[in-house]
Amino acid sequence: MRLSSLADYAVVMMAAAARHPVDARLSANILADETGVPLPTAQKLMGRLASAGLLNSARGTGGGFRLARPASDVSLADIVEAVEGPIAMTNCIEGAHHLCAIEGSCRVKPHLHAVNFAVRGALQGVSLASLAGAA
Amino acid sequence: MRLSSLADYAVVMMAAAARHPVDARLSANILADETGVPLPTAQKLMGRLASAGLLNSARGTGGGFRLARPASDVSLADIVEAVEGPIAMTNCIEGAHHLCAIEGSCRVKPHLHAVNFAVRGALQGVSLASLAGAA
DNA sequence: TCCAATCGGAACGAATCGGTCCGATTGGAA
DNA sequence: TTCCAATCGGACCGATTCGTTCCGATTGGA
Repeated sequence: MRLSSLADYAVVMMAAAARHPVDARLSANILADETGVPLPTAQKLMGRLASAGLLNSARGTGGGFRLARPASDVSLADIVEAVEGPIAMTNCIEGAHHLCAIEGSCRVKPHLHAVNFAVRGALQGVSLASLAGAA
Repeated sequence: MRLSSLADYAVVMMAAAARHPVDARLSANILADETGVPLPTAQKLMGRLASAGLLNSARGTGGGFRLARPASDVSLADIVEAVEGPIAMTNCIEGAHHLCAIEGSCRVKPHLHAVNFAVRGALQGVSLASLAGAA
């Protein structure tokens, strides 16, 4: 029931990125420097965030990253999902069934949907803009 | 951002236990049978739940477990914390500081408290009684 | 045409998770 | 009173995932 370190780092980096002018090209190097995240790890994260559609990337000299959407349109849930995969409390919440032996007779499962929804909602209610704002 | 399998199992087992008469002695064997959780794993979980104060345990022949509190007084958060430890989204939320290099200048941390509170609240709002209830 | 800068994916080590086994303790039966 | 069976409790082990590091592919400028 805790965020992975990678997801944590990703949130911090996105918040740092949101504090830059929207049209600035940000290299993994710069953001790693600003946030204190180790460079190689930062690179990996930026890549993952880009392939999830949260960042636009440009290769080559003078390349870098840029927020794909306004900070107010990006939620904490988006960032977490980009790094950790879908937010699903248990295996049986996801599409993939047949992973739990008691799937059929489980009397707890129906309630878990509600719980999952609540947790996800809590993360979706926080926008990147607010995270980037004042301390 | 997902429950560990152990925590998942623990919830199912506690729900099964809550469906028994409150004064019944429940062995790990019985609950393992009812829930489909592998016996050795069930034993480990029962022990952990007992040492967390959610179950009373009695050794010896005819021993077993019993809910330490009424099912309505046990929340999902209690069970998860008993198995996984404190619910804290990130390391910096817990008492233990000095684990994050950017602790001092982190502008995201203040917001995380609110998020953590929301998530925890979502889990605390679900009682064991409701989980044990109708499907 | 070459070079430097940057992204992207592949490989490695470590820590935690999940599962299994065996010893310690207790109550009941002979 | 003695023995035995049942049950909890903690120690050990393998496996999966997490986190990190490194190297190759691609692009723009000199």
